[in-house]
Amino acid sequence: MLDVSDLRFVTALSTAPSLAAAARTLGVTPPAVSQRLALLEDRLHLRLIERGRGQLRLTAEGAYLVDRAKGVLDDIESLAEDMSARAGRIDGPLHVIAPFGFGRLRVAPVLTRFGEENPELRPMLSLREDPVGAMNDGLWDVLVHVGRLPNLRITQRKLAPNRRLLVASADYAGRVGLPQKPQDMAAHRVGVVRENQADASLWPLTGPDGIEMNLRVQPVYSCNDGEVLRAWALDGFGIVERSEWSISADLRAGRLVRVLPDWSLPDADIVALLNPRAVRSLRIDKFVERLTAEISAMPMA
Amino acid sequence: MLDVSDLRFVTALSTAPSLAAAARTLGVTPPAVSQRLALLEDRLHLRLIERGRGQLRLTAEGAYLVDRAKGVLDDIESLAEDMSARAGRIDGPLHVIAPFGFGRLRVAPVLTRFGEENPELRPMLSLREDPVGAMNDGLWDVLVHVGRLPNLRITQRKLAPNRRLLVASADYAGRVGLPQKPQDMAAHRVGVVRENQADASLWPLTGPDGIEMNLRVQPVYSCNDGEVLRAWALDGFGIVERSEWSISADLRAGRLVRVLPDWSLPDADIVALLNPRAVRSLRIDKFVERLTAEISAMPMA
DNA sequence: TCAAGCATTAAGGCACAGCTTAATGCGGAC
DNA sequence: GTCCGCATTAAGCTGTGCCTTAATGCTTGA
Repeated sequence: MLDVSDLRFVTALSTAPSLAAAARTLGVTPPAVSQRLALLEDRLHLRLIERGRGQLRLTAEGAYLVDRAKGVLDDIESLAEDMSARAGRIDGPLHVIAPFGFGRLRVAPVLTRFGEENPELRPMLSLREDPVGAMNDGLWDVLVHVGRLPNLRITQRKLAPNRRLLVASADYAGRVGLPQKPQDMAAHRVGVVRENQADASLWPLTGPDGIEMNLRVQPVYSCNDGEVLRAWALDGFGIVERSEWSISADLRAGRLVRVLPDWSLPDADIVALLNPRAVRSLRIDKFVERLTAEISAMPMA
Repeated sequence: MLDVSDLRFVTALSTAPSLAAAARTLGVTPPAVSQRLALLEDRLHLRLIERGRGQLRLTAEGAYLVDRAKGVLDDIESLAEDMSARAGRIDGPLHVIAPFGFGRLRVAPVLTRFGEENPELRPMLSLREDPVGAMNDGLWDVLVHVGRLPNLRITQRKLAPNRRLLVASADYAGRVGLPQKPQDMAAHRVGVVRENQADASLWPLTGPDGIEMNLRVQPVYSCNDGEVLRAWALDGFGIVERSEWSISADLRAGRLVRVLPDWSLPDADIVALLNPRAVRSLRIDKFVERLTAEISAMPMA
């Protein structure tokens, strides 16, 4: 009577603002959704979704169906996972969320290779400006984040250490000179990565003797893409605070030099989060394992 | 990945002695089963059923799959039931088990009518010589039984009162005469219904003053079909112990007369059992309701 | 007033899951 | 040895589930 595809269909509908929207996410035309819903309702002799005046609304029966459907779907999917794990197979969909810069430059290559090695895997990499905000969407397996997240029930697996460094181009250092103490910063042009709600222009510095101080800077340039800011620094426009993973190659090559090397900012270790709501699977474990190995081994290039 | 039909398929296989046997119960040809199983195993990259040397045997993975599948199937079927109930619909399969005689003569008409009134219902009536034995097969919704069953966790719903009576044909009474006290029975030809393992030839009689006695009779005729025995009595061959429901019309018409009317045998009320393992559904509730009404209202015709 | 987006109905098409038949090999019973 | 039932493979067919396009009417906002 009821089929898994019916349950999937109706749960997909339940989160869509309109049938047309559902059609788009399902990758079919609106009539397909409309008539399939009508057919299902006929079959059950029940109205599932009230679709008058604009907004979709689940009826009581629809809501009940969706609710129970989620349970059944979870169950059968976890069963499929179990079977796949018993076969020692790495297959199925793997949703990874990562921040823009790090995701593109560090996670993507690993995921791509992992996908090539396991032809039945269907990797999906979603680069977000705000990975943490995407957490509650539910549809992800692994979330990579730069910087430990406080106040989380989810266990965070450390992929690699990562410091935040103040840097400027060698050219800038030669032309303008570098600050020798935090207070000198005010005389310099500063760029910051303004990602989430955190106050990017307040730097909690720790000095050589363990002295702590909060330095308020007046950024002349801000961007939510660290790579843009790195380029800005490489072009000699000013001093930026940047993750070690991003600019260590530049440091080694001498394109960038550290600013106030005796002062440090809080570490922003790279961590991976596993979605507690997702079914645990072999592919997830193996991928995180791989990620840990490769990210740690990366020459911070 | 896994579909409900896969789960149904594999659970069906799990109870079959051979693929060919499974094919027969599934109503398809053996190759269909063989290749479908092969396909499923391919898809999971696992061997589910060991089919060497005669007997089928589930592998560990197969057993696990079947086990979990049962849970999922139960879940989704109960969901379908719920939706159907919310629609106030009486539909789907309805497995009824009943004993031979009572089933054919009393249950069948009710079920037939109930089925006609609810075109989407798929009634299945299974008449058994030993309904109680069939209980553990699991595949039933309602079981009708004549006589309360002891030592059962299952709640028994009384459909109608029913006495066991000793009767003979009027012809026999006139020709041979009737016994006046239990001890006289030894001089008469007696027929009994020998159904289950119960000792049909030992009658626990209760007398007019509440006197109890066990009377051992020597049946000259026994049969597991009460209707055959009734015919035997109607033909004037002897005295039989028979359920009231079966012979009350004969009594009213004078074709049969009661023997030892002051002595009574234990009642054998007609009860309905609901399969506790089956999902509760509207159709079952409504059917039992209907059964109760109609059986009670029957003129014991 | 028009344009755009949404929902729905009707009609047609297509892919494919799942079946069939046919043929082969195997093992056990007699 | 022969026969019968089971399992399997190969090849071919088909029903139908599910989609598409096309056309219509409704609502809403510009």
